[in-house]
Amino acid sequence: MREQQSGGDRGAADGRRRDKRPTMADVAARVGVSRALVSLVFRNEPGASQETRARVFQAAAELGYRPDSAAQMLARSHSKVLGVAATVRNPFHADLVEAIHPVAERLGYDVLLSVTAPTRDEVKAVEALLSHRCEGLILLGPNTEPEYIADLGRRIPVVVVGRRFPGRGVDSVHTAEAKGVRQVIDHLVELGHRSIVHVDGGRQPGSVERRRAYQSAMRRHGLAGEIRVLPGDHTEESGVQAAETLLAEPRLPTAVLAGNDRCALGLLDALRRAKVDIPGQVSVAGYDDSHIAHLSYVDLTTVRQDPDRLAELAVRTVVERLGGADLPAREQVLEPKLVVRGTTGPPPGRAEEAAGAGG
Amino acid sequence: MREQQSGGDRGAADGRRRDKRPTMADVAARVGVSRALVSLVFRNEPGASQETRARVFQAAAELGYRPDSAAQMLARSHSKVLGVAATVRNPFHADLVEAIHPVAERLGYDVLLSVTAPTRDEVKAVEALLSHRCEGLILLGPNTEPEYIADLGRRIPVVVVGRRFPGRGVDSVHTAEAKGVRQVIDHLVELGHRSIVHVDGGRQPGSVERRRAYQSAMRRHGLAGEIRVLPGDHTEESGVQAAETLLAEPRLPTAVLAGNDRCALGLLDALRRAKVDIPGQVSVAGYDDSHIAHLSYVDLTTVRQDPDRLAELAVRTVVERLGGADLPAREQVLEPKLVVRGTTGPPPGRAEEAAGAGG
DNA sequence: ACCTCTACCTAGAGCGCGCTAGTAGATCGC
DNA sequence: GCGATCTACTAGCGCGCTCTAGGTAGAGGT
Repeated sequence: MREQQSGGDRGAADGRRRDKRPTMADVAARVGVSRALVSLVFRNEPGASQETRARVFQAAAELGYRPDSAAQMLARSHSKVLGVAATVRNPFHADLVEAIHPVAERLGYDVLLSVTAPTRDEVKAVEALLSHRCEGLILLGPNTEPEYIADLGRRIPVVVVGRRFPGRGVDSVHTAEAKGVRQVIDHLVELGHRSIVHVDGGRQPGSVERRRAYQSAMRRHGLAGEIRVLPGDHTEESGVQAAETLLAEPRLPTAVLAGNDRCALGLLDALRRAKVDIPGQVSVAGYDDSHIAHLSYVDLTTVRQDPDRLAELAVRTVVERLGGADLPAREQVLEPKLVVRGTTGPPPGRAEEAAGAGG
Repeated sequence: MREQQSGGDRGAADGRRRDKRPTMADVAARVGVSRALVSLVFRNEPGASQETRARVFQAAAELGYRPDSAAQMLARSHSKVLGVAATVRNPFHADLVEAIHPVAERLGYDVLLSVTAPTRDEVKAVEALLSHRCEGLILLGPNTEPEYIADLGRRIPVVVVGRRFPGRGVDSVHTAEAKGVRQVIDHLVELGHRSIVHVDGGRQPGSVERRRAYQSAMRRHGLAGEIRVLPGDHTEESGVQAAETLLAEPRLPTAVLAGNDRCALGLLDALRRAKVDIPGQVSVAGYDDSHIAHLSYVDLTTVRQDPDRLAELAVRTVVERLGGADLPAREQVLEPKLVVRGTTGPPPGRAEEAAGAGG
C-alpha cells in the first residue's frame, strides 16, 4: 500500500470544521428570531412571513444547518421512518428498494435500509432497523423463522413482500406464484414442449408455491410423466449446477423453468458455454423479471412481478396500519405476467411449424 | 388484485400492541430501580451488581424493550453511526457494503446505508445520511460534483472509495488503476494479442485513469497504432453496445478490455450470442472482480480490487478522523491484482504455440 | 467511636427538536 | 374607542436517553 499526502486544507484554517454541527438555535440566533419560528419554517407550517422564511433558509444555508432527524424523531411521537430489510445481492430486491423510495417519500416517510448478506443475518438487520426507530417494517423475501416475524408483527406493523405468510397476523404482498408458473408452462406447451424440467428454489420465498404449480400445470397438460424437479436455490450457482446435471445426461430436456432469474442466468450461461443453442435446443424461463432479465444480453423469458406495484402496496399497507387501521392481517396478491423474450422458442424440430403458425 | 383475510389475531387481544414502545423508565419501574441504573446496565458499564443486571435484562425482555437509538444519539455527543452511500445496482458496491459492516461493528460503529439509483440521486442519499446523524461518510465511487464532496468534507469526515479525489482535502481509498490495467495489457500481449480495444467508463470512477493507463501500456508495447477506445460507462448495456459496434465491423479485435465487470458481462454475452468464441476468437477482461465475475458461469478474467481491504481502510480512515486526527487528507492506494480466468486466452492462430510454451 | 473506601445506586441537567399555549401588534367593524 | 380577529411571532415542556455529580450502606482501619 502506498500513501500520499495531498493539499492539507484541513483543520483550524476552516473555522466551522470540528465544532459541533449547527442547531436550530444557531439559525434562530443568526436570524434574530426564536427557535420555534425556525422550526415552523422548516416544517413548512403556516405562521411565518415570506420574508422571514427566506431569511431563515438563507441563514441555515450559510451555517450548513440540517435538521437533526434523531431529535425530530424524539420530539415527534412518530418517527416517519420505514425500515426495509433486503438481501444485498438480489437484483430483484434492488428493484424493489428502488421502487419503495419514491412511494415512501410521497407519503412523507423516510426509508432506512438494512441489508442481509451471507455474513450478516436477517435478525441482526432487523434489530438495527428497530433501534433506529422504524415505525414499520418491510421485509423483502425474508428467510427467517416465521415465528420471529410473527412476533415482530405483534410489536409493529410488518409487511412481508414476495412470499406468502398466512395465518400469522402479518400482512403480505406477493404475486400469485401459481398463476405465473402456469402461464410459463402454458406458453412452453403451446410452443410444443413436453419435456420441461423445473429447477427448484429450495426454501426461498415462493419456491414451494412455484414447485406445486409446476407439478399441477404439467398434470393439467397430461404431462405428469414428464414432471422433473431438480433441487436448487435462488442463486446463479444453483443454475450452473442444474445445467451440469442435465448436461451429464444422455438427453437434454427441451425446456427448463428456473426458480428465479438468478438461477436462470446460471443455467443459461452454463448451457451456452456447452454450445447448447438457446432457445433452439433448450428453452429457458426465469421468474422475477429483475432488471438483469431486461438487459438485451440476457433477454430472458420470465414472469414479471411488478416491483413498482409491489412496492406501492407494501408501503401503503404499512402506512395504513400506522394510521391505526385495526384490520385483520391482509394478504394482497398481484397478478404476475409472463414476459416472453428470447430464451424460449419452439423445441427442436418444431421451429418451422411454429414459424408458420405464429405469423 | 385479490385480497384475502387470514386469522385476525390483531388488535386488542394482544395487550402490548398499539401502545407505545416501552422506555427505559418502564424497565426501571418494573425492576424497582432508577432509570440511570438501567442505562448503565444496557451500556455495559460498571456500577451494577450481577444480580441487578440480570433482573434488568429479564424485565427488558418481558417488556420487549429495546434502546431507542434516536434518543441515544441525541444524548451522546457522538452517534457512533457511519453513513455509506452506494449504488444499489452495482455488484461491486454490494461486495463493499458487505465488507464494511463487520469492520464498522468491530470498531463499535453502526452502519447506515443509503442508496443511489437512477431515480434517486446521490445528493439526496447523502442528505438523508446526514440527517440521520452520521458522524462520518463513506462514499462508494461517487459521481457527484467534486465541489459538493469537498464541501461535505469540510463538515464531517468523508472518505471516497474507488476513485481518486486529489487536492480537495478529502481522504480517498482506491486501487492503483494504472497498475491493474497495465497487468491486463501485459497479460494479453504476452498471450500474443496486438489488437486490443478498450471500452471506456465515461465519467465513472477510475475511468480516466484506466483509459490513460491503457493508452500508455499499449504504447509501451509498441502498439500505439492499435490503440482504440470505445465510449461506454459502467453498465451492462454499454458492453452490449460496444459489442454491437465491433460486430458491425469487418474484423474483430482479438481482445477487449472492458471498463468494469458489468460492462464486460454485456460484452461477453453479446459476443457469445453472435457465436463468437470466447476466448478462442476474442478475449475479454473486466475490472473489479465483483462477485459476479467469480461465478463459474461468468468466469471472467478481471482485475481484483480487494473489497475487504478497501472496506477496512475506508472505515479505519473515517474512524481515525473521528478520533480527532488532524492530519492532511490522505490518499491510500491499494495494489490491484490480475485474476486470470476463462475469458482470456491466446489470439486465434496462436493457440497451439501458446499451449506448447505455457506448459 | 470516627473516618475512609469501595460497591452500588439515584437525581437531574441537558441533547435538538416539535408542539401547545400564549403574546404583541396591526387591522377591522361599528 | 373598544373588543374582535388576524398575522407573526415566543415561551417552555417533554420526547428517551446519557452522563456528571452526587448519595448511601456496609466493610475495614485506627
